[in-house]
Amino acid sequence: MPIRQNILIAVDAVVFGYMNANLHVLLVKRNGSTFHKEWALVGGFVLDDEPLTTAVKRELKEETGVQLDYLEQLYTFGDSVDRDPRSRVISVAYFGLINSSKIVPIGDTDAMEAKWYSVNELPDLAFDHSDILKAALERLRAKLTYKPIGFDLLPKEFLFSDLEQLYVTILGKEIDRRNFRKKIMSFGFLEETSLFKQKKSGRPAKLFRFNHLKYKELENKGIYFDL
Amino acid sequence: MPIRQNILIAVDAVVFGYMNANLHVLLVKRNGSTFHKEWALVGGFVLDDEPLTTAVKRELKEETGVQLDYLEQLYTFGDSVDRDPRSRVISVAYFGLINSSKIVPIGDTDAMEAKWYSVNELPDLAFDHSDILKAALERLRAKLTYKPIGFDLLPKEFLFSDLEQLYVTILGKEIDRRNFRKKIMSFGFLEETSLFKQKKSGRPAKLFRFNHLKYKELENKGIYFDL
DNA sequence: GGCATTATGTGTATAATCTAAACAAAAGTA
DNA sequence: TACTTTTGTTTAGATTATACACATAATGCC
Repeated sequence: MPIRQNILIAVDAVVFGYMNANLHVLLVKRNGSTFHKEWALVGGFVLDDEPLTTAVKRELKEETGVQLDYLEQLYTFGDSVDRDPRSRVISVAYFGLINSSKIVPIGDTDAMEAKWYSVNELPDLAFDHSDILKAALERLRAKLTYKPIGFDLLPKEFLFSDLEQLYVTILGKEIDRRNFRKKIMSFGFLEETSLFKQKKSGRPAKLFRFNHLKYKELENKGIYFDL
Repeated sequence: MPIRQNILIAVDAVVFGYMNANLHVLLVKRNGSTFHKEWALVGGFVLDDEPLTTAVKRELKEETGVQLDYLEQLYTFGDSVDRDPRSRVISVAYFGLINSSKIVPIGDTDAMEAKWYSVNELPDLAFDHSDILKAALERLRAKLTYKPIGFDLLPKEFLFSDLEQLYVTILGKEIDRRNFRKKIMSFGFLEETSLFKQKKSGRPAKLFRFNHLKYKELENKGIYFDL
């Protein structure tokens, strides 16, 4: 194969976490020649003998220590030839979710310089990372309405009001609690636990759990909850 | 940037065409060292200063002369490190559709050695191209139920029965003609022409046309036809 | 020309689902 | 005890999906 290419391949990850009733993204502060000290998505170059998903997970571990609950390929950014000022770099972007109980808020004093940013208060991002983030947000919103992906953002056990709040926050729509509950329950992949959680005031609420097995069964048929 | 990578980047295109009431894919016969004389998807290596979509279109033009009516990125295949036996190659796969009136059946005696194959009678494919094709088929089927993508496979003017047959063929399900028609018409992006088409026998049928403008209006609201 | 054949084109009744909307229950607090 | 807060449930009406059969307009054959 006489082909010689001068193109580099990188991976980038948009990792969403849900905390304080708000959607957050994991960002790292760059420490290199270009975009020095600017915020960027987690990512880096792929090793010669490394599968793409392995590269993403490695970068995440190296730069933030975060372990994902959900990961899927998002889109490959390679139409702009100069998205990296140093050289032609094609980036395979990934989309990740992390269970809110596993989120350890990382201070920006941390040596790693990784931080969770609310999607409402984002800093300027290096490269074309705000485009990538935008695509990821669109994917998250779309997916939320036809796959029960929200459960990957919540802890194992959660209140119905948490789930509802998550949908309201991410989709930015009001939801009728009664109809929402009816619809979600009708799918049958949510199960009640015998546990209760008491807030400062108000009636104590049941904790619910997501039933992955039940979901797998339903997946073939396809589910739709268009909220 | 001290990075040195030994990874090549290619693009591949799965191009679907609809003819003789059957879904077809565009394949080319390889003429190289590996997989010599085997059938494969249209594709090749990306040039250093070439956007990815430009690369796809260039390869399509060079290898088959075909011009697409629809093109979108499908998925990037880069988890298998040895999908190409010669070297590590990451392939950004695209998904294309072509208007059936533009399909010129290409004989396999052609110098180019390009050919339309029915998806029901596929030859063995080089590399992991059958995986790519499988992913493209899934995408087509999924997309057919929530975007009016089928119109990109038909000529400008077509019979309702053509559209119906296309859905039946691609989704592999029976459709109630009355309900199908009612549903499609309710979206309002199909318009009657004053033209008729007479087959060998039977009542002459109206020709319909797809109204892209009307569709654009609807796109924001989102359409769903789950058949 | 009339009759059989073939494909197009249309309506309606029933079931299922979605939407909207209000009040009771279980806790804490004053 | 009554006031506040949050959870939890039901029902009626509107909309949408499903199931299903017959009239129409042409051709071909006798």
